[in-house]
Amino acid sequence: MTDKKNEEAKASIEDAKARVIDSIAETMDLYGVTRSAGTLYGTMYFEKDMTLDEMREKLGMSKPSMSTGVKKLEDYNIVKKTFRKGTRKHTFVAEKDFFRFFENYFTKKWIREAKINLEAIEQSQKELIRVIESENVEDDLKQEAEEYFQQMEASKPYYHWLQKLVAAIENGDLFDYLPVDQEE
Amino acid sequence: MTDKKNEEAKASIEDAKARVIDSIAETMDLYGVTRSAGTLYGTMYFEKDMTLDEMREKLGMSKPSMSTGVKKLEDYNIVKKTFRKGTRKHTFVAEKDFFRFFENYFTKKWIREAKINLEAIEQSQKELIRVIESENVEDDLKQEAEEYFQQMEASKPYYHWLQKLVAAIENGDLFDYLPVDQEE
DNA sequence: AAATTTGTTAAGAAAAAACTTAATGTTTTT
DNA sequence: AAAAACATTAAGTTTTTTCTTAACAAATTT
Repeated sequence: MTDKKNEEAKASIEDAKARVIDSIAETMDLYGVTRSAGTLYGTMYFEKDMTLDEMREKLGMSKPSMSTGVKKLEDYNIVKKTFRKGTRKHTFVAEKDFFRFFENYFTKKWIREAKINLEAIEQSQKELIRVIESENVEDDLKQEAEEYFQQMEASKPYYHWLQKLVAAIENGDLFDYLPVDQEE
Repeated sequence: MTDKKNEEAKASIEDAKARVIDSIAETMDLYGVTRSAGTLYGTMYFEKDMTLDEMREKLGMSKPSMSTGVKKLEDYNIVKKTFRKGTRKHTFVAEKDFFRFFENYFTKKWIREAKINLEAIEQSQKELIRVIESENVEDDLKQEAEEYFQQMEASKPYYHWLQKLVAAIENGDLFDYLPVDQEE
């Protein structure tokens, strides 16, 4: 009798976890994290730390898949290597604090976005200036170049704002302005 | 002579645009927008408005591809249908203001993230409570359920914070706090 | 209302991504 | 230093995604 109840309870617990793991994976999918990487993260979220073999066990997938999956999550800055005594296997922990998750994940992307686009703009504006300043080129073309130059110029404040936003997140200022509501 | 110069200038302009379109597509790729949708957005970014045929022309792809691509961008809230007089074809414009882009794109995702996960947590917590309050279940299991319950509970402030962040972006408060630097 | 133009859906082909097994490399232990 | 344990890379397969062509549906013009 009690055995049966215990089995039911275990199943309920697994079910409850699975639902949340799934929804985490689904939402990470929104940001370009593949479903399987998201599921891996969700799984790790409920574990203290995990070895590749434990992941393989839980997810029923191959070890190389776990290796590449966990590497991707490390690239996203949301999983880290750790050391667990008693085993010589590598162990990994997921970032459990979603605020840290937010910081690590989005700031990295925004910084990259700003860098890539500002560099491209820099180069392209140089090229456009050469057109604008060159001799023997129709005025229409020069004006077209000028317009694109201005459009690119106008986008710069956005990338600089992204950089400011990242700074505000990293030094905690944003959380002073927009505090976390501690509910009871 | 002038003809040659003009051709060179045209090529330079196209080259300058292409570089920026590419970098836009690359950075959108970071957020889970496919490369081709990103390229389409980047292309539209430099145009006033476009019909499906104009897109097909520019990108050298089929019309159904343009139709689905533009629909995806509409789903992301970064492209809108418009009306251009003189043609009966549908026309579409890209959001040119990247701040608006940021608002439309990220707030939509964050709201969805909060909703999906809060709902999953709600359901799963109910399930865990049933375990915790049930008779004839080992204390170990009950405690395990309790721990997962608490972990889920602890994540709620994050989702509520996301909702606050979205509100602050939508009503402009965030930009009062973190102003856009107008460079000259 | 018929014909034409435009947009979308469906079906199939091509390309890309994600997994698995097998091989190789690397680290740790003995 | 050799062996064992573990992780990663490589090669090949399967699955998924994305694209194209073809068929269909909707809307506009004549």
